This record gives sequence, structure tokens and C-alpha cells, in this order.
Amino acid sequence: MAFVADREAAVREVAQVYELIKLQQPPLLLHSQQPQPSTTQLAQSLLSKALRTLNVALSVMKQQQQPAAPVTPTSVKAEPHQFSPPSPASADSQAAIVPSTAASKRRQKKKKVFQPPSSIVDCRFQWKLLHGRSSVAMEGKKKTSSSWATVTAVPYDDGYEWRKYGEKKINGTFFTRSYFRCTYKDDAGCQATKHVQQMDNISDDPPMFHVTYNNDHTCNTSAKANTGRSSSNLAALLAGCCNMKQEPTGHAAAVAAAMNMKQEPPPLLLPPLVDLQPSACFPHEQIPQCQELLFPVSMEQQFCGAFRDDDSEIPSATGSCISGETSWDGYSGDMRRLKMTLSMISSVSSSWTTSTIWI
DNA sequence: GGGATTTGACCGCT
DNA sequence: AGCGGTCAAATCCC
Repeated sequence: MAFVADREAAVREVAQVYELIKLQQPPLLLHSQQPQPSTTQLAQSLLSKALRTLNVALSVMKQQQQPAAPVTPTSVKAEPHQFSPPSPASADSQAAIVPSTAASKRRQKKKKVFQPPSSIVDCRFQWKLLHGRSSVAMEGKKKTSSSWATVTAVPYDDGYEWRKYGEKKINGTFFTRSYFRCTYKDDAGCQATKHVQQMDNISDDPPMFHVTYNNDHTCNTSAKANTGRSSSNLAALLAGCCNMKQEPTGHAAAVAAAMNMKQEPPPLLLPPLVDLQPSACFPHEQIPQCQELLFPVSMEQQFCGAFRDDDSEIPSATGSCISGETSWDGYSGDMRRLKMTLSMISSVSSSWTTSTIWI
């Protein structure tokens, strides 16, 4: 119960800071406009990033507070540009899907289960955005199924059981792509598949993985694994994720760790804040069209980016990133509050490095 | 020995 | 023809 109270207080606090920045952004930028244009740019950039990150934090907090609103797969297919994650509840309505490939007839295999790494932690950040391409355009062969992609640095169990059925070197990529299908494809005719591709930016730490899901699960096997996880709250996230660090055991282990990613992200909340339009959320930017522009970057990176034109200095914490109060005279009180709030947020930022793209 | 993964071959699409 | 996705025999692992 205390958890809930603390969480709600945290949400209120972050929301207040968000509104605070929104309100004070214009006068602040006006103040710092004349003498030093670079300072103005810095302030602009910082405020923009602060708004976005607070928005993210609110979304995560709210997501932990409320169960996922059921969204039917129909909306995915009818309105591909609308954010609408599949859900186990919706899977029942699609149980009549019939395996269509001739090749599937040849297969007579027994049930096998992919064993996820023991370090799996269900902490995630889901990011939604519009995507200009349909699954048909992306996949070619998938003409009637929903498709969505996730970028993550955090391995966790997505509640489903997968069996790897292939691996391929894809043109223009450094790492191989691994292919997985639902373990219960044979038993339940579940057509869900996914493939995991480590992103080429080898300087990423931790490595990032692009996971593309195809087809909704119709096997109804996720409930057991998801029970308890979906109700996890921010406190649990704080307790469970802060120390989680991916084991650098090589590509194979990394891919294996990334394979069981959450497949049923609840919709992001806070409609006025996460409205996917060039609004206060992205006041100086277009809506990102590729995942690299969003996460994965830690909040520390987001806030520090504006200070790192030459990579000469990497602030060690979010707090230090916003320590330039000298040019923000008159806002020190509010900025102190913002700083405190962001410090709180940054404490869990390392685990909020997953984004989701619905296509 | 049974189950999971690997890997080369195959298939369909562009 | 090239590419991505899938199959299934071979191999690995517990």
C-alpha cells in the first residue's frame, strides 16, 4: 500500500515538473536570447530533452500503475497507424487462423521450449510512434498480419515461449538475424514469430537489439508467465532493475538474452503528453521516424547530449547535466526541484532503454 | 535419449 | 539473380 502512495506521489511530482518546464520554457528562452545564442540553444535543447524525458518517466510510471487497456487486433489491421498493441485476451478471437504454408505440412515436430536466461527482468519502457510503412511493405510475405518492432537493450521475458528456427546473415548488417516462432505453433497453430537483430552500432553499451514481431499469439500461453509481471509497480522496477546489467558474454548470449522480449506492451498513457504530434513532447523536433532517434539512450545520455559537442566531457550523472544554474538565474528553485526529480528518474534510467515501434 | 540449437539448403518474392 | 524467411537434418547439451 505504501508502494502505491509513493508511486502516486512520484507521478504527481514528475507531472508537476513537466508542467513547470512547459510554463517556464518561453520566458526562459526569452531571457537567454540576447547575449549568448549558444546558451539559448543549450536551454532549448535541454528543455526539450527534459520535457521528453519527463514525458517518458510519466508514461512508465503510469504504465506501472494501470493494467493495459484491451485493444483489439482489429484496430491494428484496420488502422495501421494507430497505436494498438496486441493482447492475450485478443488472441482468442483469432484462434481460427490456419497455417497456410505448404511447408508447414511437412513438419511433424514435438514441442520445444526456448530457455530464457535467468537474468531476465521484466522492466521496460515502451515507446510508441507512428510508422509510415505497413507490415505488408516491410515484410512482403506477411499480407494480413499485424507486425511491430521493438528496440531494446534490456533483456526480459516477454511471457511467451519461443523456439529458434533459423539464423541468417542479412545484407548490410554486421550481426546475424535470429528467427523464432511460437513454441506452440504445432500444438495450437499459433502463427506468432519474431526475429532478433542486433543493431550495428557496436559502440552501444549495452548492445541494442531490434526485435520484429509478426502475427498475434493465438496460443493463449502468455497469461501464466505474465501474471504478476504486469502488475509490477514502479517501486518494484526501481528495486529490480537498477542493478541489472547485461552480461557481456558475446553475441550469441546477447541475442539469446534479447529474445524473450515483452510482446504485449500496454498502451502508453497520458494522452496529452504522449500524443505523437509535434507538440510539447517534441517541441523542436519532428516525430522520430527511426528508432535510433529515440531510445536506446539512457536518460543521462539524453540530458547530457547537449553538453557534449566534442565528447570531451561526459557528465557522470543527470544531476551534473543540469547543473548550469548560473545562466538560469531566477529559476534556481524550480530547477533545483527539477534536478531532484530528474535524479530520481535517472536512478532507473538504465533499465528504461527499450522502445517499441508499431508498424 | 530427448529436447533445443545450429546451419546449409530450399522457397518465394522482387 | 539476389535476398529474406523457413525448413529440417545434424549437432549439441542436459
